[in-house]
Amino acid sequence: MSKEVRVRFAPSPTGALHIGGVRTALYNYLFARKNGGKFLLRIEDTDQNRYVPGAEDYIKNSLDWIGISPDESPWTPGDCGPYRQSERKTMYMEYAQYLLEKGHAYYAFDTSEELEAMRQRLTAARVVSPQYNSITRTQMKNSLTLPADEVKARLDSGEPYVIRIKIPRKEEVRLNDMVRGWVLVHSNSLDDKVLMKSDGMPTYHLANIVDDHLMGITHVIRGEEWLPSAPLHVLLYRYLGWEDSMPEFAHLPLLLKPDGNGKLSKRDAEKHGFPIFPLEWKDPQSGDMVAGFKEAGYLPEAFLNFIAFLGWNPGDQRELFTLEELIAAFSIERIGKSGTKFDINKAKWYNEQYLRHKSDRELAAYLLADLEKERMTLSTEKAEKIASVMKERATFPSDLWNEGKFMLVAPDTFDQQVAEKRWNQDAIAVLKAFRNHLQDETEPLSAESAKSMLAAAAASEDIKLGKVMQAVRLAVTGVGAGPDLMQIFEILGREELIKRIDFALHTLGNQ
RNA sequence: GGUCCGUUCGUCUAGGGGUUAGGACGCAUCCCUUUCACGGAUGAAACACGGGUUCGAUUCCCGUACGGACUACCA
Repeated sequence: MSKEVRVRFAPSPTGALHIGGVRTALYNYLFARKNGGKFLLRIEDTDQNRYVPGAEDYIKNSLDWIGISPDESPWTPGDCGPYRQSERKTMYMEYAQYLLEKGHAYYAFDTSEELEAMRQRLTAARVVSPQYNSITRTQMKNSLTLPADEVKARLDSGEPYVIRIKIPRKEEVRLNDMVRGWVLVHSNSLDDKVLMKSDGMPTYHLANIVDDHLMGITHVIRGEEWLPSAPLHVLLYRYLGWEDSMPEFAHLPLLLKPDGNGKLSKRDAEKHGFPIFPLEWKDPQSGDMVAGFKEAGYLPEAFLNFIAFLGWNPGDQRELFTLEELIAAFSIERIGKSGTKFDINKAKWYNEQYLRHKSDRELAAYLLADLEKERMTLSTEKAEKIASVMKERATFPSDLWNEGKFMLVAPDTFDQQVAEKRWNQDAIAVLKAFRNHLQDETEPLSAESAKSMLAAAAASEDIKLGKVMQAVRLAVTGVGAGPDLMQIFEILGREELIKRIDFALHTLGNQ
């Protein structure tokens, strides 16, 4: 029996999680669900300087919003806790020590000034890639160059040190990436990365290997930016004696800047008229705000569907997928290799699709909420009618109010262009007749009765209804476009309709 | 610079040795219609380039170009 699939999403809490991070989380989630496995969230907060308060909640809320909550997380721990690396701090040194003993790691005492001096020296000597490696380490202050007693003395005196991996001089490291196939790297292009920092925290490289192993992670699905360090990770698994249970890797194509080229970054947030973050985020330090898809009016199911298709496709021609359907269709084999720019128009289209599938009742709730902000009240029944006639032309729930205002507030001005073109004797005559019919009516107005009354009015004036419809619409709504007029009449009701017609006749001229 | 990764319509992509290179968004035109939208139909729009392999390459191989990632005691 094969092992249970366990995957993790491992963000660092340094601010808001952009759409690319959410996609990585989603693919992990889909893969876990598809294979009946577990999806874990691990907070990678080994850099204490970059910790941003609120970022953890942001991550949690973003995942919750689209319905991909982790099975195990700091808030819902499983058997492999803690799920915050800072709380696992004491666990890492043991493994670093093991590497030290096995000769795969060493102590280094170089100060940042010395490191900088080394890089400058190498750059001056036209060395192509100045790095701490098998050559340069022989000239630095570390347990490989210093006498054993001096190393001990330095350690005993509490001098700051780091532990570095000792990368072999000549070795081929290969890994079989699920997205990219075999990737081969020579160890001479790798450097002696720091494993343990001088503050006693591990770096990402050590921590992620130790934690993935301890947490039983079977597949590492992460962004392509990690591909260059993947060989280092393979080496760490090997030196720690875990190569047999090493997870499989899948490096996801990057999400690119919507304009031009390059990796999508936080800086892109302000540059465009659309969000790149799932939720609104206010940076606690700078106070800067970035917009969120949620606040912009995107429905979670639309956002989910949209990001799922950024770098993956089901291989057939379906476009609309619920989370359940995504799980059923998902496979890593169908993840693309090349970077992806996203098109906000497509996101809008998805939103429209999901908006239209919502019930009038659900949509009415949005409208009612917007109205509350305007200090207006409306019956649920009317709100549902408005939702019903408006949803075919709305992109966001807020359009119900923004684009449908005229059903709740009488126009005080009229579209000039439409008025010039359509306001004429015939229109005035029909409107006057229609008004009289309305006046005589006692039954509540329905779309049907409105239609027959209007038709009768036109007939009585011997005018074709089609010729004056636009003018009627203008009189009642102030504009030349909108949903079915008879539906609007029904929503407005008899009295309001009469008032509006009178106002239009008075304002636009009645002869 | 070095290492690694990538390249099919504007964008997201399907496909894969012989196809009219398919779909979606967006765009255009038409139909429907009381307008706008929805919906329907149609259209414009792509295999980066050069060599090879082959009867045949967009597909396989090698180069070139272009783009990207990485190159921290950040993740």
